[in-house]
Amino acid sequence: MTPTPFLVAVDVVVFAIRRGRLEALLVRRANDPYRGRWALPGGFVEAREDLEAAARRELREETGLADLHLEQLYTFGDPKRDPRGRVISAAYLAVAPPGKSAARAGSDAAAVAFHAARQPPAIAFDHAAVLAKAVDRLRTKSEYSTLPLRLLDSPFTLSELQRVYEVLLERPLDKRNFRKKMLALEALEETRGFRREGAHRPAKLYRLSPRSPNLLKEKGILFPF
Amino acid sequence: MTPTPFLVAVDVVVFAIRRGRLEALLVRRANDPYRGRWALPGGFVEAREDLEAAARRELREETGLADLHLEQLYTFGDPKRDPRGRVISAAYLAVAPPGKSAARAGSDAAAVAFHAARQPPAIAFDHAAVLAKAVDRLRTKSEYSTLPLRLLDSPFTLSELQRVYEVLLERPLDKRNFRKKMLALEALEETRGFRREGAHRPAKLYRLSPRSPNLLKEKGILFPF
DNA sequence: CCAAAAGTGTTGGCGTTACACCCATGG
DNA sequence: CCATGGGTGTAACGCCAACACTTTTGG
Repeated sequence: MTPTPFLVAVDVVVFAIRRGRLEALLVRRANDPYRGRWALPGGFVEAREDLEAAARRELREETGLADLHLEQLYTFGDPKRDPRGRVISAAYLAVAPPGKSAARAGSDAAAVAFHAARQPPAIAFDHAAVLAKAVDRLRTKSEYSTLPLRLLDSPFTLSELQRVYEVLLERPLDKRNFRKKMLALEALEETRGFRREGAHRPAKLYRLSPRSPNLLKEKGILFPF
Repeated sequence: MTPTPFLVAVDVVVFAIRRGRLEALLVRRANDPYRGRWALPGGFVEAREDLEAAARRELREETGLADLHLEQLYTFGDPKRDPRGRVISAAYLAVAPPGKSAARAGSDAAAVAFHAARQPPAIAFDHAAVLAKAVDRLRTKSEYSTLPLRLLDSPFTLSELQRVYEVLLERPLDKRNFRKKMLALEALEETRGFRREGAHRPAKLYRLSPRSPNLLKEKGILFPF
């Protein structure tokens, strides 16, 4: 008895901070099933393709986004999750800084747009559950990893970074403590540059230090404050 | 153009504490490929089967183990990971208390046995990577979740529990601090019973409290000590 | 000179770590 | 009565949270 063949898909939750909130990228489906519905970007894995490569390819094809930080999230395998038959989906989580989040509708997509990640519109398949899990994971990782830094263009100011954390954690943080802790990580590198904008003191610019540890745990440092 | 069909497998890393160390369950393969090699228990997902259900079924069929705590670990999809063709595998992590770890070789298994999880023998497919990832995950979760409690039969003594943590974290813990912190969680429930064995004072027995939170984080409590 | 955001230190409280002795039992 | 592991409290320390004013700039 030979095993059942499956179709294998990848879906990608791309997060960005926009309009002062956490948003995720959705595409309006150009084809059935769920034609016209919003859905996560994604599609079928090709014959000789690695899962992560498939996620990157689909993301690029449907939305034009590339070179994002990407990590595997969870694999969804409910037998009834796709009306076309037996489709399992490996979901990936991505974070896009503003400079890499200019999406344009590509193949299979009638439109692409960022939506409030915590109050998404009606979406196709089980993608609401996928999105919810991604939000949860991003929030959790915000408390012990440097993942949030990747939501900003480099270089960035500490105030910008603090706003990112505040959006992710949904609570205000103390400026002095934030800066103290963030600098203590030695994950940031000071640049020579300043951001001057508006009628106030210019802000120092930082970038993610090349060999910074990804996990704050290693230094025993945890957010929240 | 129709998408490539895949085979979908599940593999399970079952951990147990035995001989004072962390061990994982392996089966000796009865069939090609890799006949005669040790491998993780696992197999193909059936047509209308959920991934977790498949993991439980394969585990039961091959090793006789059932009713274990199970969680999804990671999905491995390297196109060359299986010589039979395009097979992706959703890996699961399970923990077995001594009372549920009496394995016996079942279908497809010439033998089953626990092996040192951190120095496994040569194993089939990419299962060494799967196992390594599982060890890493278990260790990490030991620092902020009550997962380790599930490596013991209930009820258990605090000394037994401490030994589990010490094996997982690979370092000695202070007895008084351990007890203080563990009891502060309110994850444990004191029973009426005592364990008397050997020539010393009997030890109080505890069980995992029914509604205990799974994540210590929620109480702001973290191991290490 | 005013508005606006950047930048900077100290302190009190709390939680964590470090540490040593008595208890209950079986043989 | 001795050996064995079970069980318990406290003090010093270090880390974290709370908190307000000065700096620099543009207009």
